Amino acid sequence: MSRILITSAIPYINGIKHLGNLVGSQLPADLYARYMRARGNEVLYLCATDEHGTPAELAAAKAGKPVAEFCAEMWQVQKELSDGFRLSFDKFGRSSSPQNHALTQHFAGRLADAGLIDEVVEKQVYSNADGRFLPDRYIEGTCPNCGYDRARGDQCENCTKQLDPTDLIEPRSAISGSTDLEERETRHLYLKQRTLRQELSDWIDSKKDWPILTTSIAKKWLNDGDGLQDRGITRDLDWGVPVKRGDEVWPGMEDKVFYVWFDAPIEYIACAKEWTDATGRPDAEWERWWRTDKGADNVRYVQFMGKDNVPFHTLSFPATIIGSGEPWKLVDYIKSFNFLNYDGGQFSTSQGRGVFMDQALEILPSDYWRWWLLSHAPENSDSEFTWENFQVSVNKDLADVLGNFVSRVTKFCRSKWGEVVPRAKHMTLTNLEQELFSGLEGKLRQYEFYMEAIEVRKAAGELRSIWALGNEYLQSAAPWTAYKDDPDRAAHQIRIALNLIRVYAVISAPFIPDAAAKMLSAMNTLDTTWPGEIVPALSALPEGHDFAVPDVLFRKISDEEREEWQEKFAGQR
RNA sequence: GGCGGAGUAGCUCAGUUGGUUAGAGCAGUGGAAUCAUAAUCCAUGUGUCGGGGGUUCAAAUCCCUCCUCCGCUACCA
Repeated sequence: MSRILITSAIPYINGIKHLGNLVGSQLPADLYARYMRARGNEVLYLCATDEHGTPAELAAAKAGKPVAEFCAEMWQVQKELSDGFRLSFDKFGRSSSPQNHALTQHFAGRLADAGLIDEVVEKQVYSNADGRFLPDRYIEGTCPNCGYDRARGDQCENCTKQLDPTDLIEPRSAISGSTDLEERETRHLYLKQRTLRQELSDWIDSKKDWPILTTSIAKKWLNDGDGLQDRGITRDLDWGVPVKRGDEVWPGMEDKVFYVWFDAPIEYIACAKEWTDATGRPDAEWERWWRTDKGADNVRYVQFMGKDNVPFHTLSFPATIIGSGEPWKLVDYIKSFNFLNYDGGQFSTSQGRGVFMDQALEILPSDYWRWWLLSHAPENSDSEFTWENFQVSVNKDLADVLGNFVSRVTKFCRSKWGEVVPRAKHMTLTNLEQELFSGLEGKLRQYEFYMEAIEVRKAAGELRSIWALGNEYLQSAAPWTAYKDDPDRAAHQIRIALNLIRVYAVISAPFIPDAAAKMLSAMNTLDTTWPGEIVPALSALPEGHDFAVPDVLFRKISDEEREEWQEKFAGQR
């Protein structure tokens, strides 16, 4: 048994996430957490909302609410959707929590003590009408290069040229449209990542088993141009973690907050303390997951995220941890994902394109989505959601192969022997059973291998082929034929098939937890023992054990529904 | 522009320490079965492996070059 700490990239508070966000971190993290728990490991799976930054303030203003209230409401919405998708967080925290405030300030103090913080006075664009400093991206104007009139201060979307806000012709605020802009001096803290560059580089180089997607992005930032740059970790905003040096006031920084990307990953740690605080447990309980001097030295820490998050998890957050000089747990493995596209384009939160978590649950139960998303997870390249593919995948894999297997076995049994595992004289195993057992053995071990390696698509494929084994066995054993002249043989076959249902429930639960629970309930058992040895696993439900024929496990998606949804989700939400 | 990823069957995708006739699922075609959600099982692939060039006994795989799509590019998060 091992101890495994799992975090998924914390979703931004600003609005409801789409399926691409879901499959890029939380869903595969949940799959891994459920699998590792099922194998008897001790797991702590943490997630939270990422609440700070300019977009949150603007979204709150747009909603006409104080930002704290807006975030609290959105946290609740996201919590309910997470529950709806059966994401099994041990704690779903908030980056705005008091625990994170304290820990973020603590880290900043430690970094300052270690000489890793610079104070820099710089000029930034201030909007008098908006009463705030504007990030480059929130300044619009005419591109000096191509004349596009909606170029942003960081880059022109039209000609892709990189810009400074001062390059723009007739700059204006993207928030209010005001042209009453000026440059003001402002003082900010910078984390001296350059000083830590060699240490970070050595650390990344030591990670031989990380996906290329992960290490190549990290190395690019480490080595590109002048190498890793120092990074500003404070902002002139109202909503955020107030800048403090530990518990102390930071002179000159009184009205500022930490940059969202500084405090967000620290929430991974603070979230663990939120968890113990909320459940009335002592600090030692969370520290044994995060402090290598307090028990976390034997923890394996795995992070899940989309590829856009990689630099912050491979460089800035490790820089914070290493720079603190304290024995915090560093990540052991990073699983990063590409993007999921929607029907020929991108999912887009800002444009409302694609299917969002709330809409998905309105039309179908979470298992349908979990199965499709996980079995098509964008692991090696961007992948594509189409309604046709979704329909086929759900109907074929879930309804026809798995659902129908459960249905045909339980109903056949009921019609011949009633809802009870049939009794049969002792039978010697035929070639059919031997083939089933050895096939099952091989595929199960392969499934475990893929799950442990977090090869999500391959694991899904293996699981599907394990489901198919049941149908293959039934088809060749043909108990409906055997029943006519050798009822004991048929009973024996059905006993194996009924036991297969329990095995399928146990091994499928990480992918489709609700259906798995229904299957266990129908088989009237609480036995979730993982199938190690095949023969005992297929004897768990003894002769004479009662069960109940379940309702249809998965209904099919009709062509009409598919067309209706395709139409419904084509435009903006 | 720079960096990274991708381009393989009608569709969604596997497949590189270079190695027999390039694979899976789905779709299609043929057959078997009739327990089951008209669900299952078996058989079935003439694919310029994005284009071109090169190295090699041998290239989807290595090298060069070109084309297309996507992401990142440090003040969005």
